[in-house]
Amino acid sequence: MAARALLSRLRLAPVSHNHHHHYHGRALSAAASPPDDSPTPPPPPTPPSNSKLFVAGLSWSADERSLTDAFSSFGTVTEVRIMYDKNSGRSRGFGFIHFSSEYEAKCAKDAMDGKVMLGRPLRISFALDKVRGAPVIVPLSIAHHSGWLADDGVTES
DNA sequence: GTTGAGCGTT
Repeated sequence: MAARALLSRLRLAPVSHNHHHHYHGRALSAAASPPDDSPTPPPPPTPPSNSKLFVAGLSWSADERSLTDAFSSFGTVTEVRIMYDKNSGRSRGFGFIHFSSEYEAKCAKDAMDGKVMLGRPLRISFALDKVRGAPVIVPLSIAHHSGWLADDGVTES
């Protein structure tokens, strides 16, 4: 429908519209990277944490054993971590599950997300790339594709 | 002994 109008609008939105001609001070070969011939570099279709799952809504009595046993049916769980409180030592109600493959993680998420475990509904989502001292960087296209970003300024369909 | 949205360590 309005795909044509959206396309033309996208074309009217250059990536670098600033007048800053700072090229990093380094001589970049034009052959390796075309200046303005490429429309836009294809963003890698890789969501944050492909094989890492963030599981919330866990029961207070849930442990890594029950989680692993519940998610091992969908794939190979390479790592499972539940966040416990340093003071009381009780579980915070959320944890992380590492799968051996992205397919297994997605399958487990799609299969166990919203399901009830130990009397509590599980909330499963793809874990963010949490690195020490490093902020979380999520591509905009991926954020939109995942539905995390609301339509703020960008019209849907 | 309690609580219930969320994003962790090596």
